[in-house]
Amino acid sequence: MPRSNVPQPLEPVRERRRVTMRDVARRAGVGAITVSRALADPTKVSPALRARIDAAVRELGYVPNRMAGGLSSQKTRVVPVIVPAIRNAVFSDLIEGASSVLLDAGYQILLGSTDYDLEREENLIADFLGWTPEGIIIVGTEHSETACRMLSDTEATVVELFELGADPIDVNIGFSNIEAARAMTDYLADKGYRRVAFVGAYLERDRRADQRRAGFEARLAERGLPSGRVLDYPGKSSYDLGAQALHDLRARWQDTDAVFFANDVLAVGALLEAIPMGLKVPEDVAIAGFNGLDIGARATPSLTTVVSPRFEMGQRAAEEILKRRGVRRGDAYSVDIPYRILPRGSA
Amino acid sequence: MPRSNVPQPLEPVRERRRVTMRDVARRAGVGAITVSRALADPTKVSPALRARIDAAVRELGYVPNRMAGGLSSQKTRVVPVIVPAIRNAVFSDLIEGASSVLLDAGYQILLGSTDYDLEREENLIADFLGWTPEGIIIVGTEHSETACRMLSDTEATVVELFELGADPIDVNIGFSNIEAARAMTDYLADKGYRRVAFVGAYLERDRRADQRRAGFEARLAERGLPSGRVLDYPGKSSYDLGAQALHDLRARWQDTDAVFFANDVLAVGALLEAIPMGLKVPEDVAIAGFNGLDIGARATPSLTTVVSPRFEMGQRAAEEILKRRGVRRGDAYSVDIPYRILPRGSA
DNA sequence: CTGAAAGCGCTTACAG
DNA sequence: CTGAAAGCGCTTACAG
Repeated sequence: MPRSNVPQPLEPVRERRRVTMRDVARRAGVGAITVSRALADPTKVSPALRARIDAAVRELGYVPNRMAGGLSSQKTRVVPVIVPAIRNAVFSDLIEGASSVLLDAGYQILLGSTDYDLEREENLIADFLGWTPEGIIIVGTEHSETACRMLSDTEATVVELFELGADPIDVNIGFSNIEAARAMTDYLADKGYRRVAFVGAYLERDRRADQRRAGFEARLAERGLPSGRVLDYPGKSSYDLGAQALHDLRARWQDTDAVFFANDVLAVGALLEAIPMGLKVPEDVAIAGFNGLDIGARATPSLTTVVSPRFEMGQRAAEEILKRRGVRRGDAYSVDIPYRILPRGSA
Repeated sequence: MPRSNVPQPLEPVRERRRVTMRDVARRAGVGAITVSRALADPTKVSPALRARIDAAVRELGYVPNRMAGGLSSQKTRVVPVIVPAIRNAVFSDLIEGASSVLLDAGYQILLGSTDYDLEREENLIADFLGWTPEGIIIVGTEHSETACRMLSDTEATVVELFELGADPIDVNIGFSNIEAARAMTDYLADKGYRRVAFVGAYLERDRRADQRRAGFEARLAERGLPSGRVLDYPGKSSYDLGAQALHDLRARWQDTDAVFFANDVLAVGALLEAIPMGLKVPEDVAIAGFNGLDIGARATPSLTTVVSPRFEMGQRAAEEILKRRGVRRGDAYSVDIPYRILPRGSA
């Protein structure tokens, strides 16, 4: 756009160029390098200079360009977080956990959701790798072959979350969903329930949910209890689906005395549906969930569940990434964060 | 680290340098520039060349460095999304809406949460501006003075969400919380409720909730109904807090016949608490909420509420940003996305 | 349709 | 404690 040739006003011109470190340097009467140093570590510069530079920064409204900084220093302070679904309290907790640690450390979170699709996951990983992140936080330990290769090859600290894999790529933080489901199955069996069903959704894609199913079935078998009452729905979990499942269960296996749901969303949906159905919980049918979402505490009766350490996993993941700053990747390792059975009224 | 001087194996060396566009170019036997072009727009290069380049990219596992690309082209394809709280279904919906559009367009989301604190918000904005984003999505139209200046000065498309401000910075997408609350107040009054209370949390920080309160009080006054029954709690909304509020309300204004909660989390907490309290809803006390979260549909009775267009706002925000690619900011404008009263059993 | 040069805005050794 | 030069890995005009 050609500038008009009337005299320029003294007021800042609108069509201005981004203010850069050189501008700050010029204004403070020093070299650009000194500004860089002063900003990176104020103690490396004399107090007087620091004051001049700070003033210049403020007056010009200087914001360091992180693309330039990242490119130049190879320290990008970016951490992608890849979850199956953003709208899912389980993963928001995880993100918030990571975010609380990372933002305070001056790191930024790149967010992506896979919709439980390993191909989408692979694409996200490829995209995110372009930011040369210092760490990557990702839910699950199963990935496409290409994804595994990319995650193995990157310099970034890779943290896999929410399950414990046999062969972690780098850092693996989670708990055994199989064990947790076993423990809940034991809890139910110990309480005297004998005809226990399991309800999940999207089990072919939601691996952690499927591990819970597996733990459930294995434990029933070990205890010599009848299994085989397993329902799996296509599509993602929802309260509505949980309600639906309770109807289906009653139609299919009338005498079911307890239901273990793969997650609290399904369980709460069923628990709330018991009211209009005229079913007494736990007398007519006991209900247990998984995750420990807040809402479970407010139902009547309140929901018996397994509390998964979501916030903690997110936090811990972020901490491991920060801890490894600048250090080369060593042997892979796992961190087991305990889950907890939370007995309440519903089972 | 000094390289050992035994002959290098033919296998890829571990201590390798990041593979760059030059490597791809060399392998494909072309100039780096041609690779750049082929990647940016495959049609600008002969099919044969394209194939050679694609092969080289694949063989080397080349991932373009987006820091370099962004710095060089000044097109960063980064969009920060700033919300009050990540764990809050309301904002996850918004993020998912934006994400669904942006990821498909090759854009990346930088996520930040303010915890309803304008100073934290200001810091986040400053941080994010360092990425020279093409757009910024932010909840609310109230910001600190410095934040306003930064948002006005940036080249990025700034989209303020979830309320309609008097003086938008750039693009403002939302609805009038005041009008929506008025509409719900009318709904309740038309239903015959006369002693209506309002319950909110964090009203001094959650401006949209406070606008709902204002709309409620204004409408009551206009209709000549008694107002003054307003409860405000410190801290963020939770199901527990909603339950607590129902107890407090009964203690304070026993004869309250309807309660309008600032959001569904509070409302559902109260609705579920009515059961153990032995209160019949809506006969003893009617309950209404705001937002239209899924869980409201599962309570018995189901929750009467105002559906806020969360996903749509997020989507639309992203679309406006994409639409403005490379175009200079023009006059500010607002987009009104309709809310909707959803009458159900609770009021 | 393809290429060499300059530059985006920083940081990193290397000097003084 | 401070500075000049080189370079991070791309893209953008400008040529041919």
